[in-house]
Amino acid sequence: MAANILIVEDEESILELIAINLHQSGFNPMRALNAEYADKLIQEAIPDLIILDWMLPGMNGIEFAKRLRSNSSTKKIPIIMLTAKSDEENKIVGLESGADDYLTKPFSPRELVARIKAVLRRKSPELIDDPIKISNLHLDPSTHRVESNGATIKIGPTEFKLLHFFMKNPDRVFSRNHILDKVWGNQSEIDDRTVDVHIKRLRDVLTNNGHDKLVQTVRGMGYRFSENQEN
Amino acid sequence: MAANILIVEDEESILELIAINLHQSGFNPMRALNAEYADKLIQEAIPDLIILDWMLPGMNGIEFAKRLRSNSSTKKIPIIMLTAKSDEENKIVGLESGADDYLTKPFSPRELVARIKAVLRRKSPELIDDPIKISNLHLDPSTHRVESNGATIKIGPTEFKLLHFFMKNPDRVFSRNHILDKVWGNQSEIDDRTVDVHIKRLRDVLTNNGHDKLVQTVRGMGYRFSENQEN
DNA sequence: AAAATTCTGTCATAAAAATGTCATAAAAAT
DNA sequence: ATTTTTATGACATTTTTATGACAGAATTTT
Repeated sequence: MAANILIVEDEESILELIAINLHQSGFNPMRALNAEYADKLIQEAIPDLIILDWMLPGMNGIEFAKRLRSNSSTKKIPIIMLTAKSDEENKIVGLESGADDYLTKPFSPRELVARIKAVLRRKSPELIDDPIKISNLHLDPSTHRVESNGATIKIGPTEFKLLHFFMKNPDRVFSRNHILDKVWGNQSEIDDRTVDVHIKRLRDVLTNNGHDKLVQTVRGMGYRFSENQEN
Repeated sequence: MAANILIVEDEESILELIAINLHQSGFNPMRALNAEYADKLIQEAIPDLIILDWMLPGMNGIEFAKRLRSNSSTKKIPIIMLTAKSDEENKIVGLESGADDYLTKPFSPRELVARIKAVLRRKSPELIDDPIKISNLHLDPSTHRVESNGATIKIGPTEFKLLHFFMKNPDRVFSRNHILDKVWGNQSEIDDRTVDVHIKRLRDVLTNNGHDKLVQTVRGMGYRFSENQEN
């Protein structure tokens, strides 16, 4: 399940930049422009991780982090601090105040996503996409690689996503529209039948590597990924 | 089929957070920021479950729940209450006012999804595609597979739907028109007698897998699926 | 920046599977 | 024995899926 991540950042354009990047990386961003609003949100729903700007209007990030740590229902939420100051001292203060990681502005969104994954892996491994192995096929989301036995399989971007989706949900049947939604992203105006073509491409790739019949057609329904007998 | 779930929550970020999490869990979220709009949505289409914030602007959640309970067309919709107040008293009032479950803020979206599934399983099992097992026959809607003992049975789309319908309603007699309605969908202009043919096809499939006499003819009435003796 | 390569989505056509109807046989009821 | 209802096999048609080709987009290499 996708992790819900609260971003607390007073600079709206940065907030949005982060949110969009997180969304593209498969997270659910929640936005707060200040500590008060963040508080309000947290009182209603508990995020899986918080990205916290060091400098906030009103209450600064450190203070906010301390408050979170002192409340039993928020104590365990991992925090990643963002700061403009790069000196070591602040870093130490930040980490002491309870942050799990610390990122200096300007940072690359890629780096942030990597840090988030690292923290989540440590704190809530169930929220992270671990490597999956089914029937000699080994898919590793973090390296974006698929192996059959030891050999790396060459596979296109869409086919990778498709395979990843299937391997995360083996044996279940999905309609073309469901697949479009999950693999292409919802508001895609792509034709149903395009799925067929990519299924074909994925099948070709797998067949060339000795994996027949993993992707199965369920007539009138959609497709299924399964190492079990067809039908 | 994906359950339609109406979320009534005045805090927009939270509403959206819940909606996204429900969507990712395969539900169909309907959004309402207040009781009035919720009313409007309910009049257009009855949801399968309602998530209701205790505190709403204008009319509070309890009141709204009571209203739903007093109207015959909405009486049976399961309700899950969200509340900021954690004391027992409110919980009791909430449950007495007709809520089926109760979640205290701050809640984790994952917990909410789990509760929804639990309530649906209790109140509208037909919305949850659980596997059905009757007399060695095992039908799993999510994988779209039918097994007899461990062996997968090859079965066509219409026969699958027919079998699914029968297994969901064992031991009851259905007229051909009733079956047409439920399996083919209502506005079908298909001949009554076509049902006979598909019954035959289903019987063939089952017989080939050692299941005699599960589909029984009730002369002048229609058909019945039962593991008990005929007549 | 240009060229080369890879990737995408769509379409047309082929191939496969499923469907509904009908005629006739079989069974049950009267 | 006759009538009514159901079972069954055949089959033409329709529906659904597979596949190859292609042009434009996107990405990588040069």
